Amino acid sequence: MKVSREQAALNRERIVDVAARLFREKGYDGIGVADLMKSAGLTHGGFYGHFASKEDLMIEACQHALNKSLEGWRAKVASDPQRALPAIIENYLTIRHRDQPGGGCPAAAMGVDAARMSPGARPAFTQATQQQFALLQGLLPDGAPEELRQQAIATFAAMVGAMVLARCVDDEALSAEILDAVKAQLLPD
Amino acid sequence: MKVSREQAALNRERIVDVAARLFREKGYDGIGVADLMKSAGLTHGGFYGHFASKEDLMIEACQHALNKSLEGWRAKVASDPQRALPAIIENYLTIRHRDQPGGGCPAAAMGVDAARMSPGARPAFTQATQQQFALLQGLLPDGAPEELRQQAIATFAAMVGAMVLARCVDDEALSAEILDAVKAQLLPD
DNA sequence: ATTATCTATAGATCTATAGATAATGC
DNA sequence: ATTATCTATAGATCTATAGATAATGC
Repeated sequence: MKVSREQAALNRERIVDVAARLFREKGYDGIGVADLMKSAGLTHGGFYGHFASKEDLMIEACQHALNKSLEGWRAKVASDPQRALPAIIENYLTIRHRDQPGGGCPAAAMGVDAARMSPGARPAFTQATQQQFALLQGLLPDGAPEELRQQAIATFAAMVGAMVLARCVDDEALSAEILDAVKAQLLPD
Repeated sequence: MKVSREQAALNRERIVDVAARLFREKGYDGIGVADLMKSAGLTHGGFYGHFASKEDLMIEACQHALNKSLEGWRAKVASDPQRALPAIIENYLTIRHRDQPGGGCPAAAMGVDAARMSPGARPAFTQATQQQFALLQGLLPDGAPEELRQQAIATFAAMVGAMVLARCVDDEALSAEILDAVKAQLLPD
């Protein structure tokens, strides 16, 4: 039953990875420790050897999801700086992203949960949000720094709000229209 | 113990009103039926004489909150059509609104919950969102109808996203900056 | 007689822990 | 010997229901 220390470390990482997905899909209260562990291929009781509490896992899951999200943006900047801004916005405002919250934007999928139920996760959101604003600001066309900062903030806010609205309406045409309208407004030809 | 039919109807309304507040504050899973009823001044068991299930209450609470939110916007339009757009945006993007989700925007406070756990509430969000877009579109300065529709959608998306982000970050200065930046971008002088 | 509300509880579920088990690592 | 994981369960909480109670409304 026991595994090597190396394997135990991998198991821990898998729990965080699975939690980052399931908390985004189902919410903090929408998935229990037992089912989380089952999804990671482990049993319920083993959880508390890795984490002190479910909320501790939530904090690590938020950090993990936010880091991966930022890495994705940075990869786009690294591969093609000129096209990075439209690439990030277009990739974000898609039906695919809307329908796969488990691998998507942490702010849109678990920001409300983190704010309400897991105050310990808020520093991670603060840091990641600052970095996202800074990254977007660097991609915006020339202008006064204060104006660019405002634009970067407004751009990300519109993206997050579009995703929240696109997910809570029931009408497929309206949902797609929301994503497309915000895309068009943020990326005028 | 029994009350008049009139009083029973008032009790039912109070349950919906309290639920609309507490679901926004604590989330669907963050408040139980027993505590909801206690907040309404009633006992646990009486709940099921008024509603078939907790999710049925969630649906009514969303409808109630969305209607009240739209009424607030319409009151601003009725009292001063010229100033209604800045009034709506400025009133939305405030610290007060951020810190009082229980009486605030339903989309920002329970949109994610409704999308995930209460599919029956989504038609209400669809209808209310359409009406919010139409109302905002009517307040925007002249332009082609398609462009105005896009602007209305992008405006509301930026408002909702700003509120979600302002609530999940831990840094008071950053949180206020998010609200102010989106306000400045949506309402250029 | 009807019914709105209350008390009490069934049945399910959830977090966290205790103690057993068995493979690792000294 | 240590420890990562497992089984089993304690204790709390949650939704929903059953049956009692007492005031309304015919």
